[in-house]
Amino acid sequence: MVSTVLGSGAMDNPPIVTVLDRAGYRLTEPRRSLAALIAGREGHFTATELVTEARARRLGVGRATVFRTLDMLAELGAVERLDLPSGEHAYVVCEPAHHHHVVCSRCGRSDEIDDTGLRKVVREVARRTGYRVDEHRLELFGLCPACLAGQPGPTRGVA
Amino acid sequence: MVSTVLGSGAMDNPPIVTVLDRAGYRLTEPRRSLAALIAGREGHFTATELVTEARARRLGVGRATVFRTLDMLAELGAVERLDLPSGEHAYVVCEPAHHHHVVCSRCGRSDEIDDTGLRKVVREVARRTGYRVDEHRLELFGLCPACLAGQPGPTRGVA
DNA sequence: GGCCCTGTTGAGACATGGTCTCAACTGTGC
DNA sequence: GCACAGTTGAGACCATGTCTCAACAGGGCC
Repeated sequence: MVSTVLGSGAMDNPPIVTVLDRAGYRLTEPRRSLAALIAGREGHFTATELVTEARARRLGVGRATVFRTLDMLAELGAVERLDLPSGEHAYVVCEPAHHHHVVCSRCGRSDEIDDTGLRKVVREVARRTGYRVDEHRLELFGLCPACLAGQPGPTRGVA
Repeated sequence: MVSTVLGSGAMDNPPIVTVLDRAGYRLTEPRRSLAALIAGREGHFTATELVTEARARRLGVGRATVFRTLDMLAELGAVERLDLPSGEHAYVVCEPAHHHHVVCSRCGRSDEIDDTGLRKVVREVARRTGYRVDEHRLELFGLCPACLAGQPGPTRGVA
């Protein structure tokens, strides 16, 4: 697991199956398989990647089910949907609390960041524009410490 | 024109045709038509909306040309591409300088905001995570002052 | 065990948004 | 007029995501 929440220390996410269970969803075989697949992922992944991997591992999980499960998990806050600069949609496993991500353009690693400083920016924007700001999204892209140090890693099409 | 840049005062954008001209692109008839269409827009708009409007006005401008022109203008910084919470992509006319937008979920109006406060947040994230942050995107959604005051306006599918 | 009901499933059709290709056209310089 | 590069629209194509539908699964009840 790569993702960590800055400011809240190293806190393991509850397993995805637990999140589903608690929310009252049935723990069916396809959902278990997908949960395992997602939990084994590092950094961000796309729905299509998940479909491909499920097919490669002969999990017998359909495309619709992958999208449905991801929607469900996004709603429960167990994963978050990102819009990459390339226009692709990606998902990352994350804490349910409100936060944002910084994504490595090279290896796809993503780290969570809390929005302490950002809250002030949002308040200031609301004050200056007169808007009532209901929702905000911040996404940061760059190079993670490992890639900066020149460690080899797979290139992900982020930028 | 709805968009304004906070912190830089009311500064009219150079006309889109001027932006194209300066960048060395030819000012063809389809581009002029599209520029006029875009300039007449308030708030954000999608590529598909533009295609539909061009067709309705019998401008004889094809889908590919609309996408190509929008790409071109986005590259030149004359429009900016937004990812709405619904997953749609939209564009807004804007200043070439780096900035962000706050978008009204009700009427589609968008205002520009500079990123003075945000720069500090980004620096802080870089310091805490060890990432080198190359790119960041901030999008705010809510209700504009007019909609807050209860003025009637078209509902846009933003949230 | 048998039945019913609801939730869930995969397959595939479909919608949407965007890109690519290609032949035709256009404008510009000579 | 000619050559050439830039630009065009039409339409094929692709990627991503949604919707529909019949089949299935599993829990509760008899």
